[in-house]
Amino acid sequence: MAVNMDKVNKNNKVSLSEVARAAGVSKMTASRVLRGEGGYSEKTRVKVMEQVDALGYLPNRLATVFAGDQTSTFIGVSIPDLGNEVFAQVLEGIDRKLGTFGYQSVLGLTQHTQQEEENWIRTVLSWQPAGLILTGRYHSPRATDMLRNAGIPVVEIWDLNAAPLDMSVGINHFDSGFDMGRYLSSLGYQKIGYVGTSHDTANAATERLNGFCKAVEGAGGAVVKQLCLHDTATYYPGFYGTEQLLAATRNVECIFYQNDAMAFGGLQYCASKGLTVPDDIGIAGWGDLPIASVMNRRLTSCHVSHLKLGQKAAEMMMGRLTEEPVPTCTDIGFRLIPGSTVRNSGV
Amino acid sequence: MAVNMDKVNKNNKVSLSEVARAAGVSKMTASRVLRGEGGYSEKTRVKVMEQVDALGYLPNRLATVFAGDQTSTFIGVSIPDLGNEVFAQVLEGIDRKLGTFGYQSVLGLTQHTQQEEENWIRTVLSWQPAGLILTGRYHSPRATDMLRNAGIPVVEIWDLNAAPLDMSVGINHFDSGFDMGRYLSSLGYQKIGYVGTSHDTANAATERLNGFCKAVEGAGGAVVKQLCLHDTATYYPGFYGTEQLLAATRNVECIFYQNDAMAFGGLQYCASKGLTVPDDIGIAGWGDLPIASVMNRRLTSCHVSHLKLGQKAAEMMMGRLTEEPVPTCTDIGFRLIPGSTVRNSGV
DNA sequence: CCATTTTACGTTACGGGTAACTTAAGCCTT
DNA sequence: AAGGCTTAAGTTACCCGTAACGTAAAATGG
Repeated sequence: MAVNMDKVNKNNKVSLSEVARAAGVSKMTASRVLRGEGGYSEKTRVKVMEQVDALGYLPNRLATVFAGDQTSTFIGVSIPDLGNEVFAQVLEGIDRKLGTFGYQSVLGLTQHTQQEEENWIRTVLSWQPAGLILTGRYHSPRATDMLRNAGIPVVEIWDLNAAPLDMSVGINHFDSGFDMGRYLSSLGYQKIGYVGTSHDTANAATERLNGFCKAVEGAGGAVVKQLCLHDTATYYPGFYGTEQLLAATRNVECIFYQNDAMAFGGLQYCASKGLTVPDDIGIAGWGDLPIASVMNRRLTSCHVSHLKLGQKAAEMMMGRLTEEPVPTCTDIGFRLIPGSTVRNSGV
Repeated sequence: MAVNMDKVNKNNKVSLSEVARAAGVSKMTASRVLRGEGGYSEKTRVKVMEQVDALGYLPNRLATVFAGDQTSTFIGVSIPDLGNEVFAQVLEGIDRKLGTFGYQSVLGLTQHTQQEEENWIRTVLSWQPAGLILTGRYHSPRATDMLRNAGIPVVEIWDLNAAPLDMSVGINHFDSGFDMGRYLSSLGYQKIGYVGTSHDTANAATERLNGFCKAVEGAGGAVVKQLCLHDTATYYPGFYGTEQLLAATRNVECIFYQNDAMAFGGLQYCASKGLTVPDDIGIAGWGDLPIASVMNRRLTSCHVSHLKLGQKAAEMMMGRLTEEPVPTCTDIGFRLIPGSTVRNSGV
């Protein structure tokens, strides 16, 4: 296993030329052998492969892509944060599916800000990705410009975007909020709280809230909002957001949360204060977290298949890259889960 | 905003030469302006930057890295799965920290198999990453070879590896399992169940179990194992693993779970069967999930700062890349959480 | 047995940046 | 005014693979 002492590049990495020289062929022949595209004898193939093994040669895909005859197998994937279990699942769906096609995710956590997203887009584009998958449909003007100019497939996920930059897959959040509002109203709830986190830019949660308010107010009810400044929408902000809401407002009959994690926080707050659910107060979440599958009391929520969403996004991306016809817009749908944390019929 | 109609490369991307031609300078001068390294007049700088904006030029970092004078800003990050909240947090810690240094994570979900990891390593190395962060310390022989030959920093996380390939950050899982075993034994539990998932290769969970058994058996107790074949260690396998364990074995006084998610599943199983915790049965998890922060009954568990683990891994990577002295091995520690899902003193 | 095709290679050029070197012009000094 | 120095450029070569093209030897055919 003698190490080649001749020309070694700066990174001490074995190049194709070295393999070729060691095998006594031209690098073109070595290249052909490695790609298995024919045009060489069996004897030559063996000679080359022996040297590949002996020298531990690993191809430099950068050079191939750089030469411009291939596209990279990077897909940039931007996700707001992974503290939210929902997005972790979406990412898992994306990465697993991409992996089956030999593509890799280059991750970007944008912390729900357009500026972070823009910065990340600029950086990731400089790596010549084959495509981008972005969460949300709201992007800064500069980001939009760059995306249009990049000339690569872009899938916007999470919010269904009827007029996407390129492709979109997700659900209509306004509708899902509306359905929940209508459902809770139909049970006779009139004064309903909402607990979520606050963000400077519009997002899917905002749209759910808008749809929710429209339905509740349309049915003659009222929504009392409590938007915490906490950065991530998880258990603890759900807990103390509930505390704040109930301290500020009397007679709240039911609370709709930005997501299930916050709803669990709220559920625990109620338990800690001796409030019975759903007798004293109704609780509804959104997203149908896996933990709900083992709760003895089913949380009222809205189911979205996050894993499927991610997989679908990756499939659309790959479809575009292989030049198959791909729908511009895919609604993966949601399903309201009545649960038992709200009263089960109108009063 | 006339689009340059001259030479446009295959991908329709604006190259530095085009910017240079449009600005009436050589591409070297344009390159100098873009890198701000001096050697040009203010007038020239303005001319070049005008064309950069007009043409929407984005540098091609692939070319720079390829030329070999710089290293890429990719860090390959392998994670078993994101369905496990714990790893999602680790990844979040890694990516956020890397982001502050201008580096990007290239994700690999290895599904807890060495073969997947090996394949991913081969692929990701072909993209010339600046370094790799891998979960776990068990790699296939070929993977180990490739890692050694790559000549780039490697951080092994999760399991603390006293003799790492390069660097390691994590905790001693054997010890944490041992501590839990000793603690439960000290409370008088004799016949203790363990519920986890089964894997063909050794991993951190296996080590926790080994440590746990050693402590329990050393104290004169016995461990009854129940390893489910379910792929991910989440709520539902915890639920039915508990069912199976209790169906197969009588008089189990307490159950230790592979992680908190499974323990919650177990907790719910017990609740559904009318078993009182901790009077009828003790429950202990591992990992201290965020949801535990809002439970009215504190789950007996073991706390590890996952976010910090990820951040530390990224810091060690960046330290190595900037050629600062970096410790080979960092133990981020764990803390046993007594909780209230086990009895609170010996019988 | 010679002409034609096929096989098995080798050679050249290229992509998009940057290091290293070269050149031309401007400025200062004595 | 000649020589030396600084500034602001331009020129060349290179990184590592692969497409496109060229060529010599072997195989095939009439």
